[in-house]
Order: sequence, then structure tokens, then C-alpha cells
Amino acid sequence: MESRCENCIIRQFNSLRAMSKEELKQVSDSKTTKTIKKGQPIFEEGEKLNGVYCVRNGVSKLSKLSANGKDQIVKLASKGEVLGQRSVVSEESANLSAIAVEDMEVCFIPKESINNTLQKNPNFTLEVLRHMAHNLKEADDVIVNISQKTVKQRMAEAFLYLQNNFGEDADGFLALTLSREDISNVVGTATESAIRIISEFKKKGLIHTSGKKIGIKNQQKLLEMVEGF
Amino acid sequence: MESRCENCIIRQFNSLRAMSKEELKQVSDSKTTKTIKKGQPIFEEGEKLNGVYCVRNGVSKLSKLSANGKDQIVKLASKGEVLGQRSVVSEESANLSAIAVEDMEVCFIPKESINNTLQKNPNFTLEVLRHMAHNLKEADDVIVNISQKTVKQRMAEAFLYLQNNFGEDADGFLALTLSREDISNVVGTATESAIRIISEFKKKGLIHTSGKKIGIKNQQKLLEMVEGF
DNA sequence: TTCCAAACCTGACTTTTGTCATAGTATCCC
DNA sequence: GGGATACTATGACAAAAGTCAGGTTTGGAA
Repeated sequence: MESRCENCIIRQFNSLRAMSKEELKQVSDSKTTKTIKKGQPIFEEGEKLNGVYCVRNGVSKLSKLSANGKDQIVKLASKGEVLGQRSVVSEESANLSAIAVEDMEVCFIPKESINNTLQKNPNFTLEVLRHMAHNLKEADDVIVNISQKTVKQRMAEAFLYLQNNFGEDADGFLALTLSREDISNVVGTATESAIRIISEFKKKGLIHTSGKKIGIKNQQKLLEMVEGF
Repeated sequence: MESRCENCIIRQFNSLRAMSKEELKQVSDSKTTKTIKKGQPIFEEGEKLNGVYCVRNGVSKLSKLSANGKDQIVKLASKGEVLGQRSVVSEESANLSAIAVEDMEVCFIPKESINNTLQKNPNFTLEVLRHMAHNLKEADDVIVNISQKTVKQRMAEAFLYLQNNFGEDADGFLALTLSREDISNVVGTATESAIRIISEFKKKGLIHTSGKKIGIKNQQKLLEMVEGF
């Protein structure tokens, strides 16, 4: 289970790749590996984080509770993503909760290792900055989508997103299975509305389902729907 | 009109404060000052940016055009903010358009000066990173607000935001005057809906207006409305 | 296997929001 | 000062989305 960061492939996907050999060694010596069960939190909104979490396996939802008691899922994070970076960088408590939607394996890296490197290695800092810039762009795009598209369009978009980012299993179902409630929280709508639209898409032959599982049948039409036809 | 960055007070508000004397000197030598008239763009979505813009005066809206032809305003930027940083850092074309909502004075700083410093001065990079982290948090909060609050709540929030961030003039009107259309694009709703809600708030004594100008009359009730009472 | 809770689904209804049409009002430019 | 143009305002209606209330299915634990 335990292994050295130096040999970890995951690292290639995130900002840790900009660390020097010695820095990486230090990180590896101080890190701990944790297993998180589906439904369990890695950390929660408002919590002070003592480090970041590097995802080795599984998927986590990053969400925020709103005043009316509903969660809004802001992002889904999987293999290679580093969680909690924003909070550690700005020395604030977590703005979002990270909850596993699948069983997960994550490495906890104490903030000292991170901060140390941030102050000494501009390449690493720049790499983190680039990732943050990318996340910011994604967030801006979400804002535009959520405010200008209908729930139906956003649902279509969500399915295509899941297909692109998490792929499909052998039977043609989306590899990442979310509950209807989670889907509605990604899209930003009521659970009933999400379910209704799933039924509608099924009737129209855009998707097919089997229990919780959802498969995409007509990608083209879903794409057209996103564009507003 | 022209002046040296070394003496510029604005600098204290943004990441340029982490630059060394020599770096600042170089920036100052390469910068140019521009005047932008109300309604004119500083840069537009999709454009390749050759540098960043430091706002000395006036206010700019950062917006993105959506498929249905409406703009969504993602952020309002004023004195001290640096525009285009995200694009320069990630070497991508601009994701948002920046358009002046008031006459503006901005300093253009070529990206070479920025990139150079990013690679050599970890303090500066870290400072930029902190600003980006802050912007990301704000963006996440906007996502949650826009998807979980009603248009009425978001309108109330927008007025309070304008009051907090841009203040009021001598007559008690919001210092930043936006057109009804801009207001609707901040809130993410139809212009008619925005106007209707302004009328309603006026009837309820929450705000008062005079032409385009809007003044806050009952801050407490607006706050309660945002919270959902 | 059986039972129970949680998740899923559907219908009926209400509320919210958007759209279209139209009229009034300010503003800018000559 | 006058006319064109853009912005503001309001009514009437349509569409979208949420809520409530009730069923059904599913999956996991005893």
C-alpha cells in the first residue's frame, strides 16, 4: 500500500512533478496514506487543513452547503488531483467539503512540506499557480453555464462531462455512478427535476439506464441539446 | 499622468508589492498607461494577451458571452486589481472580456516582465498565487449563490455587494452606477426581471432610485432577504 | 430470505422566471 | 431644440422549475 512519491505515477498529473528530488523525498517521508470509504468526508467546509490530499484512487465531490440546506457540487476530483491546495495557500479554512463518491485512497501531505517548497522553488509555485489558474477558468465557465443554460441543457452537459472525464464501463454505462441526488447537486436543481429529465431523455432515446447506472445512447443529440437546439 | 510604479500606491493592493526594487524598475520602464472610455473593451474573450492590465482608476466588468447571446458578468474589478493575470500565467487566450463600466486608467505591463519575475522571485509567484486562490474562492461562492438562491435574493445581494465594495455618494446612492442590463448580467437573469424586482424593492421601501441611480434604504431587510426570510 | 430504510419515480399543483409587446423616458448628437 | 436611439418600465402570457405527496423499487443488514 505504502510507496514512495518518487516512484508514484500519479505525481505526473499534478504540481508535485515540479518538485526536486530532495523536496520529493521530504514529502514522501512526511506523508501518510489514508483510505476513505464511499460517503465519508476527506475534510469538511470550515475545517482548518493541516495539509493537502493527493488522490491516488477513487473520486471525490467538492461541495458547499447553501443556506437552504442543499449541497452544490462545484467539482469532481479524481486520480492525480490535489485537494485542499487553495486553503493551504491562502491559509484559510476549507471553503468546500470533500466527500468520497467512491472508495478512495489518498495521500496526506503536511502543509509544512508544501509551504517550504512554495517559498523556495519558483518552478513548483508556478506549477501550482497554473493549476489554480486552470481551476479558476473552469469555475468561471461553470458560472456562465449555470446561469445561462436551462436545467435540461445542464443535465445533458453533465452526462457528456461524465463520459469525457470518467469514461464508460464494458456495458456502455458511465463509469462513474452518481446518485440522482448527486447529479441534481452537480447540475444545481431539485432531485425530482433531475429524475424527471432523466426519464424524458430515456423516452427520447438519448440515454438508457439500469438501476442507478446511466449510459449514453445518442451523444450527438445531447451535444445539440447543450447548444440549445 | 505617467508615473513610476515604484511610487504608485495602487501597487500596495496587488501582487506587485512582492516585487523587488529592480524588478519594479524594469516593469515601470516597460509599462504604458492607457485611457479607456466607458463602454470600451480593455480586452476581449478569445484574444491573446501580451501582458496584464493594472487598474489605476475606474471599474471594469469581466464577462463572458453565452450561446444564447447574453453576457454573464463574473466579476467587477476596480482600483488595484490586475486583469489578464490568469491568461498570462496559463499562456491561454482570454477567457473573459474586460469592458469599462466607467472611464478608466490602466497600466499595461508586458508579459515578459511578469513571466521573468514569476520564474525568479518565489515571493511574487506566491503572492500571485494567493490572489488567484482568493479569486477561485469567490468564484466558487458565486456558483453556490447563483444555483441555490432566487433571483430576488441575488438582486438583494448584488446591491449589498455594490454598497460594500464601491460605497455610496454624497446623496446616498450607490457610487457605482450600472445599467439595468448590467445589473441583470451580474445577477444572471433577464433585464425585465431585474427591472421588475427593482420596482418591487422600491415599493417595499428597501431601495430608492433616481434615474439609473439606486440607493439602499433598508440594509437590514435586504440582508434578511438574502438569507431567505 | 425477509424486512426496512433509502433511493427512485410520478402526478398535481404552485411559484418563479422568461418572453413578447408596447409605451414612456432619458440622452446624445447634430 | 428636435429627432433618433438607447434605456427603462409594465402588462399579459408562457414556459420552466420547484414543492408536496404519494407510490415503487432496490440494496443491504439481521
